[in-house]
Amino acid sequence: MNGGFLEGCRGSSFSRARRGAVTSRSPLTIKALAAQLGLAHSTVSRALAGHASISAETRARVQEIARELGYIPNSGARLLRMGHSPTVGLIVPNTTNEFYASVAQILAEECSERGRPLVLAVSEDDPQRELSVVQALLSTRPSALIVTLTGHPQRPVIEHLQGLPVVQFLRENRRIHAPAVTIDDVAGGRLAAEHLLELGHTRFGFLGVPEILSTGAARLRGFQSTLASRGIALPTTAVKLVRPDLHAGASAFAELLRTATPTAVFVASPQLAVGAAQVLHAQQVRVPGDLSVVAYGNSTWFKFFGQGLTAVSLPLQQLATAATSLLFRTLKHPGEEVGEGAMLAPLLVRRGSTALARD
Amino acid sequence: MNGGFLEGCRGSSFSRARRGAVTSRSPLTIKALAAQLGLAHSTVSRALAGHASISAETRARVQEIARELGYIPNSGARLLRMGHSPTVGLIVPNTTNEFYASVAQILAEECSERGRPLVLAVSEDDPQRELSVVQALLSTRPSALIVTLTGHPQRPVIEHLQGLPVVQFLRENRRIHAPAVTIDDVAGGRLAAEHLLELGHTRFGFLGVPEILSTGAARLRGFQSTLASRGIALPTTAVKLVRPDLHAGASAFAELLRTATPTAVFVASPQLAVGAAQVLHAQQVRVPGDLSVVAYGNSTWFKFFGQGLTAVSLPLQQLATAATSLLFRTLKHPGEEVGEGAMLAPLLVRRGSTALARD
DNA sequence: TTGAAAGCGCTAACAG
DNA sequence: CTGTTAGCGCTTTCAA
Repeated sequence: MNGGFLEGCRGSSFSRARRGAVTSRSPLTIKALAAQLGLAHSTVSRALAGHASISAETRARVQEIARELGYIPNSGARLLRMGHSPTVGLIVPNTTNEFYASVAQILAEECSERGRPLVLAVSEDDPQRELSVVQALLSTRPSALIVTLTGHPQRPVIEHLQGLPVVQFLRENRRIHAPAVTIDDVAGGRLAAEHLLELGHTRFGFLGVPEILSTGAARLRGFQSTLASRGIALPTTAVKLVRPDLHAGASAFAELLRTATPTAVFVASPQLAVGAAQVLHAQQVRVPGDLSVVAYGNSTWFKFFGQGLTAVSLPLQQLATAATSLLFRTLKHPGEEVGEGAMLAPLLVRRGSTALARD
Repeated sequence: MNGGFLEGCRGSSFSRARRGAVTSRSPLTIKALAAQLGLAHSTVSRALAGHASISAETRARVQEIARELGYIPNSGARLLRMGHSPTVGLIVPNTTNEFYASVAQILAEECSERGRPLVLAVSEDDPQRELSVVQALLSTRPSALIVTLTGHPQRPVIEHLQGLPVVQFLRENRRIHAPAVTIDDVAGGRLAAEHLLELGHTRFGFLGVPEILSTGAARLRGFQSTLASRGIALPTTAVKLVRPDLHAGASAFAELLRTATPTAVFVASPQLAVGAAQVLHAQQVRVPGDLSVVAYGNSTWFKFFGQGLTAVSLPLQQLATAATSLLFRTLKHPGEEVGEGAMLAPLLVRRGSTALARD
């Protein structure tokens, strides 16, 4: 019956197998499959979707030939018909940042397990670019969004996100009416301060990101208030807030050392820690002999810096799981308010960069 | 004239601005805009596209209201109509790997500058997963693809890629008829060997990825043949080939040290270097006192490991530029054979992990 | 169990 | 310069 056809697709070369269009480059459609099989294209659609009311034989035949010819559905057509795509969009500031890279990977796995591809977009922490990636992402009408927004999102960004199933990740923006999964950054700052206080330090430095980012404010607050509770004030010169970027981090850290001459520093961002590490390396500062350092995050190289870099470490896996479970609950019960998000606690990992104060 | 409307959208809240559908959540379409303005939807389409044959006034009016109401085109409809999306797909093994993360970022910038969003897909270096991401990516009918394939891609992957504008990146698969932008890994291996030979070493170790990956084979070849040319053979126990993964790297490296007792090791993959670094750290091997180490790649932490890790560094920016320029040339001249790709030379960066052999 | 037909939002060819 | 119309590939009624 279809012997002639089968001859045509010997070797199962997808391109040669298209009937009557040997040189055609245009992808296979459901109609073309239907024509091959002498069926209506709607039948093929149902068979491919594993719909119940299709005879087992037809279903098998259709799926067989679709596989054989390498049929790939046109997601555009599907989107147009359905009104939205099955994907989940993720917006993060940066993926060269090891933290976001790891988190994105875990999120991708978790979504993928539930049959929802994750589409990644990177804002570079630039509100302008953020708007354009939001627009690009929303043009694909994703089912849901996980977002780490910039400190000052453009007005349209806020408005675009209204009414969509959104989970805020790590950073929380109150103008957006969406639950957030965050880190207890106040606790993170406290952890760092307590550790350094225990070691007897009294002259501190803080290098972090601007307070526009809720995360930056919280880490500083936790650090500062813990010191204050022991009667230690943090002078202005001892606090540097710069955007999370290698070069900014390096020069701010160098200035911090010069002007505040601390014996212990909390570098409250993994990005900034790279800059700080460069300065320590270049100036051959002895750590922890001359200076105790606590970093923030889980970067691989923290293990290898000197005798290891003591750090406030973040529960990546739990963060991702919390975000996706919140997201999928929202997706299950659209419109409803689903919980209030979560705030997860960080953990201090002691390595070799902190020691007793010398005096 | 449209005073009533403007009243309705005071504050430019996208959702409230939809006429007669105050509670509607379905996104704005070109037809809705046309209705607002009393125009045909095709006119709106042309105005938005900046088409020439539209009066300046109409164009301005349309673009104004589209911006005001936060219109975002439906990419599915566009894809369906055009037959392909403007995006470029990128498939890489991994993005927690700093190398691929950086390269992906640069590629994204270069594509984005030419008006083509880059869509990222991650194969985890698993052929099964690779097939599924290829299918997912191709379902969006991208204009072109940049791919770093697994060592043994599934048959359908090869077939799907046939006839598409594809540039192979870093790894070259001969079964795919597409130009490749690669690193001269033979030269990389040679660089490492020459450096260690100059320092007077005679007992070497090699830790790399399996030869299925063209890159793995080349690095070993360059290293081995350079040693051979000085009459030095690399015994079987001194060569470890494992998949690029922290744990595999750590145990292989530990075994390498134990069985081959080399005085100099070339760790020919940044992923494996993480494992090796862990072992060196845990066993407190003195580097370069007891062992000279040359790594491969540009990882940030190479600077911070001990007195710095000497490494064969890779020209990221040039690689990305070569790939995109090749890609866009292919896109400009569809069907034609455009050049033969490029092979870029790595560079040895001397840091503190290599020293004169002691005997 | 299958077929026929409509329509999702958009662009482009054709008319006016 | 603008309106009318067709159709991209798919899912989903509604009929048979």
